Amino acid sequence: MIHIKRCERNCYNFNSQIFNRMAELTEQEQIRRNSLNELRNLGINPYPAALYEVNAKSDEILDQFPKDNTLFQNISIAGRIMSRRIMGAASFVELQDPHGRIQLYVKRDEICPGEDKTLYNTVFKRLLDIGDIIGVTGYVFVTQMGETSIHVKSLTVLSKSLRPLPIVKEKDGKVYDAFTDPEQRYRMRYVDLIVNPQVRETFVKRAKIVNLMRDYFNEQGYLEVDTPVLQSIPGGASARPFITHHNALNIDLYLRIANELYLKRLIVGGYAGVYEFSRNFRNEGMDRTHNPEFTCMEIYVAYKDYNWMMSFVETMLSRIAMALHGTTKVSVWGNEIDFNPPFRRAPMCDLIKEETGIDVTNMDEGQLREACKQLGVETDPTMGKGKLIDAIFGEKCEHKLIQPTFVTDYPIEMSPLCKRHRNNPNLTERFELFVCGKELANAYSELNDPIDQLQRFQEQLRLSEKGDDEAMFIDMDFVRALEFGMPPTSGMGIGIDRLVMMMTGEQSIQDVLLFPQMKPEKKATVTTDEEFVARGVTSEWIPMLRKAGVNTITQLKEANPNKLYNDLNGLRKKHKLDIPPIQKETVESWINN
RNA sequence: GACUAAGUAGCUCAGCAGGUAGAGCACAUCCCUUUUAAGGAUGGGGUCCUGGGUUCGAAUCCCAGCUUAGUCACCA
Repeated sequence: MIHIKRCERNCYNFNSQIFNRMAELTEQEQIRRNSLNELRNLGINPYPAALYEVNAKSDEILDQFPKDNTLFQNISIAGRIMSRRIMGAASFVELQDPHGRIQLYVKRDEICPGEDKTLYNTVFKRLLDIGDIIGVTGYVFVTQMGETSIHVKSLTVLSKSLRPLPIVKEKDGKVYDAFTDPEQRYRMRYVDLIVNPQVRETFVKRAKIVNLMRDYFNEQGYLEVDTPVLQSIPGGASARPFITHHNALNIDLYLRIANELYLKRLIVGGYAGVYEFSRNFRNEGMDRTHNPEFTCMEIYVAYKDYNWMMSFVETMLSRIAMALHGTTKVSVWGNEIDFNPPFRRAPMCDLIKEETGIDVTNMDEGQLREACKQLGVETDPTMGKGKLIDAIFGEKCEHKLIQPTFVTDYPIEMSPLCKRHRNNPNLTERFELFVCGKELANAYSELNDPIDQLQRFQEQLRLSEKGDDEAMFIDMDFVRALEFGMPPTSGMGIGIDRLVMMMTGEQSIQDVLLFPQMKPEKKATVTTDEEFVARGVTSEWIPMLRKAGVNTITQLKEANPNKLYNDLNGLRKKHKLDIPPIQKETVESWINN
């Protein structure tokens, strides 16, 4: 109930802000609203209900017409006006449809064949703006300047835009006045998508990557599944979860940090392979590579081990690179990365030895602390053996793994869900794939020994009691599932956001998420007109009051009556208001009411 | 969480030995009836992020806060 009430209140506040927007419209917004009204007065619906038949795409016209100029002689196309060059009786418009941009040639006597030239002179030239959405019919031709264009025979208003767009211009591949402010781009992604075509392209690539993976898994008969996002035990990873509350059950639930334990239950259930594109939530820091909600693809395949999984991943990644770029070589953050299999495979301890000269393979916790000290790696008392080794690896090795590298055979303390190594009980059959110094994928030969699993969970509990607040919870139902018997299985998780970053060369996770998490937009607390009226303010003065910087009752109470009286009459003059000047006594009565 | 930088017109940005707020694009009106980021002329548009302080006077200097970005810390 508490949550719902709070929501309703926020919505209410938000709405009262919208009601007040009229008072704060910029000149350009007001002009567009006036145009909107004029359109209606001319009998033109600026937001018509009927569908608009489209039978051509800008990119196809530009591609095919130069080869065969008998095509596209009776087309219908719709999109957004991105620029206009009006030259008296003829004009040129850049129209942006979902596939690109194409120039329109609009001639007065063509769209207004009769005496009445209103559609051209008034509607097109004066009442339409950059950003408006229109549909046109006509035929394709090439202008004197050699540009493939559409000769417009009819024009229909499909949607009037009330806010001016950022104007981005381009000449010979050079972009002028680009819309670049990250805050505005992420908060108003719709604007970003309108004016920055490369942004639209990034998300097309993202979808392509996901589809390629899905096809790859389905080809082999693995099943796509959905598992719970709301979990009473947040398992499958080491991370701090978000907590939420279920009212009917009256229990706290966690948003999932991983879906691993559920997918393995399904392998127990008998599927050959299962996978899920899983939105995970982790209550941790945010930076260029971390968003609180992010997407992981996890896949589990029965009767396989981690060696098989390495080959499986290699093939998948090289296929994605080929499909996107036509080559396995991809430029990522200044490096040329080659996803051509096989990738290098190296045990973690070998890599540490390679970089530091120290062999940590059989060290105990004390020796590891000493090694960390020697190497200048910071430690704290809560760290166990696994975390100490991980600290050394993270500090000394990770950033050097530029070309795709499978780091294998992690210490057992770091991997409580992973099967012991077949040749060394202190290690696990785990690999992580590093590309460009970043972890991209993580995989195991899954632990299917229920007794060992319970002991590992209990070890996590000890770490937790020692102060490690990310140690895993014990999931007894998962142990019970293993007790029924899980086939030998290999599982792999891959960060989709990071994969998309690498495959598109984007530097920030915010550029591969349509709506990255931001702090809520600051909303000015604005008093409603009604509240001002209740205080005695006459409605015609309310906009002026706001212009004078008085937006709340509190501000009004604290205002200097002399200053406000002067300001208001100054504004009256400035805006040539047709109302009598305000009296000082009136202003005082508002303030002291 | 710490440090650094930024926040000025719808957009991109100037302005800062403190003295009436600027440009380009966009917008409006007019001219021209015409092709390439922009033909010409004129004009309107600002809570210089917010709140304090110093000062006769602050967009500019100082302090605090908000938002964003970057680096680090934490974290996969």
